[in-house]
Amino acid sequence: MAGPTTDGRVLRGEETRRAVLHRAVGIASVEGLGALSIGRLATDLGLSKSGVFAGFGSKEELQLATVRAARRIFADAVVAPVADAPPGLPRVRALCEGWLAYSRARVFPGGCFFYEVTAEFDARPGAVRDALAGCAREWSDTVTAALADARAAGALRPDTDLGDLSFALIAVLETANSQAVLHDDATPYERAGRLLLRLLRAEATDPADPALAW
Amino acid sequence: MAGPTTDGRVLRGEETRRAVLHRAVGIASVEGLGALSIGRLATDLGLSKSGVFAGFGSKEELQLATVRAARRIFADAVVAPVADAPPGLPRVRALCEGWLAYSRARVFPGGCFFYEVTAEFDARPGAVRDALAGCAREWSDTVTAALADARAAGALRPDTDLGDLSFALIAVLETANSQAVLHDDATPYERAGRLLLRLLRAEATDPADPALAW
DNA sequence: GAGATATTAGCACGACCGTTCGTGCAGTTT
DNA sequence: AAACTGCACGAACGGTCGTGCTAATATCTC
Repeated sequence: MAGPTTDGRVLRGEETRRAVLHRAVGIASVEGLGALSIGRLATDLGLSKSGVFAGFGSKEELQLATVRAARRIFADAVVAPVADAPPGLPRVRALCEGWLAYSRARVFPGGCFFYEVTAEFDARPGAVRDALAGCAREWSDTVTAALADARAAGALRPDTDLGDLSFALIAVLETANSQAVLHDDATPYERAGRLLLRLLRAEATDPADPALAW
Repeated sequence: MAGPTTDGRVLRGEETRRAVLHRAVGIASVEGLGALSIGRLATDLGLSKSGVFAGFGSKEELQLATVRAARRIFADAVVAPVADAPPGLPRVRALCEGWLAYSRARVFPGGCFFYEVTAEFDARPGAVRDALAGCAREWSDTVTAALADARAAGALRPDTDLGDLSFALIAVLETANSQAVLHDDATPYERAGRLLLRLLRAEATDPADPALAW
């Protein structure tokens, strides 16, 4: 009748996996993937240690699943909504503003999940670092592609270095997150808003472009 | 005869403390302060666990001492050398270039110690976070003071927002470190060099200032 | 020399870690 | 009803964690 996954058992399993991962991304965004412990997750969720373990098979697989779960949350919170914005500068702006809103709103309780966890694993070769590097590349490509649209539409100067510009935008975003969380202070977000605007205006063919009226 | 610390016993103690901390900053810059373990340090250095423990009294004190040790290394590597550079734009430039060189040279094996460890503790209230927030503030103030000199000397526009500009410079530096370490690739440093120059030129009264001939 | 003092070692503790195992139960299939 | 599948359980494994004790050892003071 229905699809091959009408099995109530696997549905139940997926449900607990979801619950575990939801908790896991929260913990990891505050304390890092290293602070994830199977026993702690089990206690927090009222499960047995072995039950949690069985759902992932190994600690590293749990960490990788946590990264994948965070990637989905990030994509839903930041990337997906900009589909509404028209390509070009408006979409670039929507991406940046969406990112700042994502950080401000503490979609992850410890601020940006990827800032926290990438710093933790960037110097530790392994599957986790590879997954995080992939996410970073993906996000960078998203921003660069939006900038490329804007340049192709004539909104940015033809000689604009898209890599440099997307690097600069991302630098401002991440640093705003970092400082805001560290000092528990929202002014970095205001600085970031101003600086994003300046960076784009400096490369815009028309600095008075309404898309840059922040 | 000599000062009150001619005592060979405390000298020996300080020596082991130094050795422990040297190892500790290396580990922490790669794996974080959470990965510091007294037993591991003892094994690595051929000491007894209790000997290492006695030298610090608690795990948190070890972490704090590690942060202080890293702060000194950073100050020696980045802040102290710029005393040679004349105040104003040349000193700003020396700070930024010194920072990039510090990251490139892997003064800490995992890249910038503070990037790694701040991300780890920024959302965890406590003495460690407070110490790191102090270091961040200190570095930010150093950059801002150098910019203030430059503005006072007329090299930067009088309406330059020093806070925004130092934020932007630091954002570029840290993101260069982060991406270079994560992707094991040096091109972020080149991007950073170009962007620092542009940021300063945009605020300079004389964009052709020889101090900005990178 | 004796005695005070500071650093280190040895050992044991309770707690938690990731992991493995055998078992029970709920749902599916025949 | 019987056979099979998949999830979760409790108990236990060897290890490592941070942290206390109690010696032993090196150095200084007298």
